[in-house]
Amino acid sequence: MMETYRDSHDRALTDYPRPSVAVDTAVLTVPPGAALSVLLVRTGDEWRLPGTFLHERERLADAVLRSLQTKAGVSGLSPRQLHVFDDPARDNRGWVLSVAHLDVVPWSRLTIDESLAKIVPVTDAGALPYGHNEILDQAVASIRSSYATTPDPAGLLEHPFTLRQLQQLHETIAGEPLMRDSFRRAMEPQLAATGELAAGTVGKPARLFARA
Amino acid sequence: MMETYRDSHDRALTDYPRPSVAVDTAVLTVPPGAALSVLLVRTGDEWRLPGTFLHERERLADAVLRSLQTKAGVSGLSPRQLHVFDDPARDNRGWVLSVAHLDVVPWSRLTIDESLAKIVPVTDAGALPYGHNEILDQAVASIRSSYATTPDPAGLLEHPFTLRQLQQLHETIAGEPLMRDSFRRAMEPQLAATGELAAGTVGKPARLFARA
DNA sequence: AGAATAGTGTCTGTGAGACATTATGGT
DNA sequence: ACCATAATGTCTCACAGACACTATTCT
Repeated sequence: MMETYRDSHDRALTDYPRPSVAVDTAVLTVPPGAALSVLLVRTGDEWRLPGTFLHERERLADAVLRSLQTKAGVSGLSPRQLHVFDDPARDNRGWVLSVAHLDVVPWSRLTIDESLAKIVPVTDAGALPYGHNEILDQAVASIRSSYATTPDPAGLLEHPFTLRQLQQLHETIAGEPLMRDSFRRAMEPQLAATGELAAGTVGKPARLFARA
Repeated sequence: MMETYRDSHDRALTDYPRPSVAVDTAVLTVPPGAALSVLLVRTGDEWRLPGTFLHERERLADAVLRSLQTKAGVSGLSPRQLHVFDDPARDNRGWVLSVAHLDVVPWSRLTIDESLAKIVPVTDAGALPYGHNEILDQAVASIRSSYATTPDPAGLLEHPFTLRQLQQLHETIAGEPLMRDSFRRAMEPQLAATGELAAGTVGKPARLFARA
């Protein structure tokens, strides 16, 4: 058993005031044929990003995954930190720091509990409490910048996939059409052709790729 | 006086375990004629980034400024959050989350207490405790990316300044020479010419600029 | 055959990089 | 007079954007 640390005033760290620490997460996904969307959970009559308080000695990323599982029935993947919200008046329950996170999850892994949660296009999220709109904006900016130069870094597509499928995904995330030629030139060197061709599609069959 | 919040188990937030929260800051500056440098403070026989524990209801940025003032006699400017370090075994004094920050401070504002602190080139920082090398790497990456497209965003130069002075500053921060033509083309549209000329220099006097 | 899509070839304007030339002060 | 630097002009190459054309499959 480790000795409790004492400072020069013979006090332990726990003798000083400490904040509660929470995590709040923007879970982004792309439903088939739909726009870039975010997971919201209900508390009372209010919709918000899922979050929870940090348990003792728990890692932030683990708290995020736990909150997604218990608050929305969702198995998350790899949360990324965005920002710490530290306004002492932000939460009327007390002094709470919130570490905002982003998690990008393939639609196929999202089997949400519809009594607890819903998935809406990020443009339709409306006004969220606790500065969650700011988190959402940062999350969207973050996923857009990561998709600008790299083919599907979050693995939203099952592979193999065609260049067209990849481009449509990137356009959904960017929220605007992309140029076919430029997209191809930027992405193809970063992909590995499987040698297979897509079947059952209209037109000339496209080559299938996987992330390199 | 506000009523203390009670959850469904009739417990206050303070009835649950909470971490101590610290801030650690990479203070970057450019001494005259020297390389991009970082402020280190001594604790015992060890050099580390300055940091402190968060006081009750204190903002993170305020804790950063307070720690710079008291631990190094430095008046900081505008700290930016980088990352939260949350490894529960990171600090042997107990369960401590550390929010890493970056602050870029002009050399002229750094009147450090030399018995407490020193300023060394970032390449000479050596091995730092508590994952502080990782903070330093992120801080350097952050200032480099902010200086890549914008003229002296942190205001390290007194203005007015010449394009040459600006380029030398950017080269110091980038850690590599920049191309004169490209630099000029990128920066000049973002600057406001004062109409004055530099005096007392060798060669044709340069125009003086201020940030637009 | 025709529609639809994939894949390839090629033209052009823009801008980065490079270099040359002129301007203007100090030594 | 000479040197050092600023400021400006211009050439070239690479590449983004654009468009045309061919290839291949399904209906």
